[in-house]
Amino acid sequence: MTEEVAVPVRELPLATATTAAACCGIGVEGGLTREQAEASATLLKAVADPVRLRLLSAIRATDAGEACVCDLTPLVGLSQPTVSHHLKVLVEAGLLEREKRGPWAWFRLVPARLDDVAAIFR
Amino acid sequence: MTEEVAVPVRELPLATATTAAACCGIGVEGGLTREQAEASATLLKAVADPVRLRLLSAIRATDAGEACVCDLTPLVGLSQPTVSHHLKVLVEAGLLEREKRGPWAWFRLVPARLDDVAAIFR
DNA sequence: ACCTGACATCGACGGTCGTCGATGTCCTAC
DNA sequence: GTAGGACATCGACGACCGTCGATGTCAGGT
Repeated sequence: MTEEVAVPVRELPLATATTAAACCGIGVEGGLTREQAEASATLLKAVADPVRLRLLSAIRATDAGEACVCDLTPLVGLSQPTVSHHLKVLVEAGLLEREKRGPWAWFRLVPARLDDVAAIFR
Repeated sequence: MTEEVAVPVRELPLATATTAAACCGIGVEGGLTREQAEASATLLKAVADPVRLRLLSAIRATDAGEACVCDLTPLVGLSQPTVSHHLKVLVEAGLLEREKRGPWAWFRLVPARLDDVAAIFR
């Protein structure tokens, strides 16, 4: 509706000097706020890593829906401190829950948090 | 159901030396391959940035579904080369299309590519 | 032809990230 | 209590990323 806004008007090149004075005059102002964007980006950064994506999908593919570090370490082929670091990032992002059972640490998905990630893109 | 699988068996510490020999014996092997995970992570890295999220949502919020750099630069409050860099990242990820119309460069969403991102999390 | 304006490209700088070995903590078994 | 195994934490190092000013390119207007 009202498509005549598509062509830029290019008015007021110097007038009203105090404001931003967007060159095309449309004044894009919709979309996410800075706070919303940073919150979503923080969640996405936790997931934008091939190792962490493999950890999440491996835990999901488990029969019991959980896995411990000793299972995940040989899967990704990295050192144990590195795997522990990635799991910590996922826990701090709310995507995994850690449960210490005996000497082992078991990790389980948080489906609601996964839905939050998918909801960013509708 | 069947909770005795929770306790690891810890067998074959040295037997079958060629294979991975997971300590807990479950042998997590489902989930994404390394190539699949890297492809998804590359796409997610393009989106895991607050500035780029704001650029995408601002373009989506436009009436015409497109915007030029001169509209987006004052929105995010960064320098023009920085905004141009972020837009290039989004174009190279397939999330945006660039069309040079007159002296301006117009950017439009690629909805199918957005769906690819959402599909990573089902 | 010249200038101006819109945008891209080019180093360069500082900060963050992924990875590792070394070390610490906690639990269990003997 | 002592030993060993599972996991977390701690620097440290190299690589990548976001940001900028400076510069280049191209289209339009005078």
